[in-house]
Amino acid sequence: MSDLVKRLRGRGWRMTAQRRVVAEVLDGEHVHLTADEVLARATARLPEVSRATVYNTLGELVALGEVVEVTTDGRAKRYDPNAHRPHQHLVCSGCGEIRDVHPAGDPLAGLAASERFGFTVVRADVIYRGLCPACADAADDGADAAP
Amino acid sequence: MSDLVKRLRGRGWRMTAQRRVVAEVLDGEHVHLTADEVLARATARLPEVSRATVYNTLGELVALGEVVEVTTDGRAKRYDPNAHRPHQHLVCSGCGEIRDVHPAGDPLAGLAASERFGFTVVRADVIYRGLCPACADAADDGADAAP
DNA sequence: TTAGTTGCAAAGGCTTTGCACGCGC
DNA sequence: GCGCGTGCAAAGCCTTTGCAACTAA
Repeated sequence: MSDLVKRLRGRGWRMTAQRRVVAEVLDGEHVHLTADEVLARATARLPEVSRATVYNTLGELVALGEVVEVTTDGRAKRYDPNAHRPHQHLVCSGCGEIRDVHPAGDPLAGLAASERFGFTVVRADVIYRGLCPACADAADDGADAAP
Repeated sequence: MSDLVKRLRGRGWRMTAQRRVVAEVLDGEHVHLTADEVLARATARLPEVSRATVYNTLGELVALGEVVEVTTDGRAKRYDPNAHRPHQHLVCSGCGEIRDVHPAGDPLAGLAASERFGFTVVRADVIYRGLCPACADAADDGADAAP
């Protein structure tokens, strides 16, 4: 049984086959699935999983702080199970691939008090954008071949 | 005529009444309207503006680099006309208010080469999260009164 | 037992699209 | 006049909701 399932059980979560499968699908580093992808993988293991249950379960995992919602574009939200080690995201502008990254220093440090407009600032979410090696190569090839 | 309209004209943009109104609605600091809000304000000035045209025009302004798309939650995208001075965003978790902020230092500096996974990193989008003064006060009142 | 979960299908919010008409250049 | 831009309405994607049947504890 995964650590996550253990922790949820310990918190009095009513454990069902569907919830277990959703929780198990969300496991590992650099995992950033959309609700639809979670549904697909969950259904592969257990056909009796509905879309609504996936959304319900994801919403609860987020509320419990076990999973983090990530929005890297205007499209579907992605769900990141690596919630217990603070990290940021590096996104490829070409293919959309996402990696977890751990920048040095406190991300809040750069924001001077005069730039806080009286806000109580508690967190900074950073999305680094660029091209992954594969997309950078493709862009170079395109630059050599096309013109 | 606004600077923006001048610049667009200079780039050979076919200027129509609708596009002018959309461009004029998007003007100023700390402006972060949704497509719907742009439509509402545009319609107030010129009734003959359709939703589709607002989306078309916003998309073109983004492609031209005159406006930046901002997604602060899973909801509607917001459009930020302040594209020519690099900045980040400070978002109130209570009411959703957004301020433009200018952190010190290069936001890419914190990401070591070993954390880049071979990516060519070109930009960092930061969303600082916290409570605005009004929402912080409301939260304090609630803490004093409720329990 | 019994309150919490599930599945289904329908509705909801936001955005895009297809096509005929209209207008800037 | 030509071709791009517009409006309308319908469709699309992602997500939420209502309710009866089901099941973990």
